[in-house]
Order: sequence, then C-alpha cells, then structure tokens
Amino acid sequence: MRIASWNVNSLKVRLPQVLDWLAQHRPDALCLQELKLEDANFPVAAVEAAGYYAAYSGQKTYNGVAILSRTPPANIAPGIAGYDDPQRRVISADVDGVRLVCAYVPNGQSLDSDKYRYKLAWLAAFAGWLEQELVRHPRLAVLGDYNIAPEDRDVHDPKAWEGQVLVSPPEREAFRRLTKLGFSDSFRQFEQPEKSYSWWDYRMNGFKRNLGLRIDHILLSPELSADCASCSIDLEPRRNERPSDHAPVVAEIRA
DNA sequence: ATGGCTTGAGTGTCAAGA
Repeated sequence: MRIASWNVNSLKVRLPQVLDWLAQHRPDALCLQELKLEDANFPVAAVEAAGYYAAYSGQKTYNGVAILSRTPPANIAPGIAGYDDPQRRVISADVDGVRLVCAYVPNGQSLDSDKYRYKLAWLAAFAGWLEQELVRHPRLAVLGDYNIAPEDRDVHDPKAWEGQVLVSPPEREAFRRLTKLGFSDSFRQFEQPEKSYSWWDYRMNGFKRNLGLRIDHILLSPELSADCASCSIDLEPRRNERPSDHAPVVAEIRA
C-alpha cells in the first residue's frame, strides 16, 4: 500500500490541488495537516467524489488533521489518549490492516516562547502515548508535520539555523526518543538526493533556491519498516500556483 | 534590516506559521 502525508496549509485553498494529487497518485491513504477549517466545513462530498473516505478533526483558523483513505477507516480516534489538548493535532485510524496516526506537531515559534514549552510537553505526551500504541498495533505508521529537522543534513544552512526552533537540541532529542522506541524514519531507510527537504519558506524565493528543511516525516514501526519498499518527497505540488509551503511525503509498504 | 509571504479573521491590520 502507498501512504502519504501533506501539510496543506488550508484545505479550503488547497482542495483542488489535493484532488488533483489524489487522482494522479491514488494513494491508499493520505494524511493531511493544517486544515484550518471546522468539521462542519470539511469538504466531504468532494473527497467522496474522488473515491476517498475521510476521518477528520478540525477547528476554526488553526491546526486540523485528516486521514483520507480508499477503504473505510476503522476505529477512528482523535487526539492523544490521556492528554487533554484543545488544539486539533492528531487523528488515528485503521486502514487496510495498518494503524495510521496523522500528527501536526506544534511549531514552537521560538525557544523563549510559551509555545516552545507547549511543544516539548506535547512531544513528551506524544512519545509516551506512541510507546503504548506500538504495543497495541505492531503495524503502526506515524505520519505528519513534526516541525523538527532531525539532523543537520535536513537543514539547508545548519549554521544559520543553529539553536533555532525546529532544530534545537531538545526538539531533536524528542525526535530521537521516537526512533529509540523502535520507529524508523522511513526516508532514511533509502538512498536519497542531497539537500532533500519538505518545507520551504514562502519568502525570498525559498523553494527556487532550495532553502528548505525536512520536517515532514513518515515513521514506521519495526514490522512496517521491514516491509517498506520506498520513501520519497514529491516536489511537484510545490511548483503549483498558490502552493502549500510543504511538499507531500510518500511511502510504499509491501502487503 | 526580526524584514521577507501566505492564510484566516474580518474590513483594521494583526496573529501565526517555520
């Protein structure tokens, strides 16, 4: 099966591009982040017309996550169990025998911000919860916008970014905690082009100059990573008019 | 040069993203 993750930065604005991408690639599941719309405004009819089911958890203006799938999603569960969070950042569902977690990790804004403290607390709760989920679901995939560039090679200019949010040591430590649980960064299971990124700033021609960060990831449980045949970043949608600032990440899992 | 784009809110111009 093919699974993918894409931060669309407003599903309302990006819906035509999402539908085009689904028609072109026909993934079995697509995890979306930053819907920026309430559940009442989720484009159910358009998604169904494209041949997909949808599980979603949204809110006005900010955040919001969804899982689109070709077969009906089962055991849909929003949020991190036991962690009370008013921000809609997580949704999980079973699709074709795989447990999918779609996550939009907080940005953190800057190291001296309350949002940064929220990000680290959130990541601690997330990891604790995923440790339990891993026991319950041996075939577990965690896809999303992690807002963490795990290593310097995931950053276009590590010197300029040193100590900044998205690359700071506590954030990278939180990411490593996930890999220590047994999750594999599927992108790094395979040889990849140099300077591979998944996000580029809208400003300063960031994409044309490839001034990017790799912050969107597909993490796989040991059982799934053994069955992973490929992982890549699709740069094409970033070339669209009115693109999202993020590109989709796609992984292929052998049945 | 703490700027630079984009979105959503809402009709001024600002918060938030990364």
